[in-house]
Amino acid sequence: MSQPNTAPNILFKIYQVLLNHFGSQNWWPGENEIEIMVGAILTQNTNWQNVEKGIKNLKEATNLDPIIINKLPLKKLAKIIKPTGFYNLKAKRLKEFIKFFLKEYQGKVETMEKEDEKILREKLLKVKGIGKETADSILLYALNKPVFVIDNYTKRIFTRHKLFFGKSYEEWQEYFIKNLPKDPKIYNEYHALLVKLAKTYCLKNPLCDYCPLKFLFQWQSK
DNA sequence: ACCCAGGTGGCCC
DNA sequence: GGGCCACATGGG
Repeated sequence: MSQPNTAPNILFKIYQVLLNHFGSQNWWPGENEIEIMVGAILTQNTNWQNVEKGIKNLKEATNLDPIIINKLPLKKLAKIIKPTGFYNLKAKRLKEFIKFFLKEYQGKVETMEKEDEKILREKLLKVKGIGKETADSILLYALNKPVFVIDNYTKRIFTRHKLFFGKSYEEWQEYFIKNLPKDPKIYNEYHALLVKLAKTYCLKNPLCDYCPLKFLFQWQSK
């Protein structure tokens, strides 16, 4: 057990501090579920600004209609989403997902939502180009399932603050779900707040003077 | 001119 | 089960 020397309830305390400091983040940016799912794929290792450009292009070209996207040749799709980077790869991934969405759920979010959360996660992970983080982002942010999303920001923040040193994705996920109420609203807000924290303060200097979490760690900085 | 970004799959060992 | 690599744009 790599449980560090922290107070048991520190996770929820951090959540409260961040929420109080930054306010509600209202994630995920996007008008509807399909836009969120598409965005989850396009944002893989990519700045969100770039993703917005790609989504804008895709909206103009397809209105985010799965059937239209599905019909688009790979080359054309790649060109449309070019600003998101890795565009050849992502064009394939996007199509793989859309094909899955059409085949399994007739392109209907309501049908997808009804699927058992565990089964749905397994199915998503079988789609080429959808890994754990993307699958969980789709489950949480598009479908409001109680699934905690782990990303590199989360790992970085917690590792650098010496709060947790998980190895696998599952280990990290378990750490959060074990110590928090099982509530998609909290999972949603928490992950978004961590991203906000990382972008605002923690990119280069994890214990910087302006970090809203600073006072929580006074005891360990000696 | 660097460095980084809301990852993933394919190799290799 | 991990470590390394390709994938690529745009902004600081």
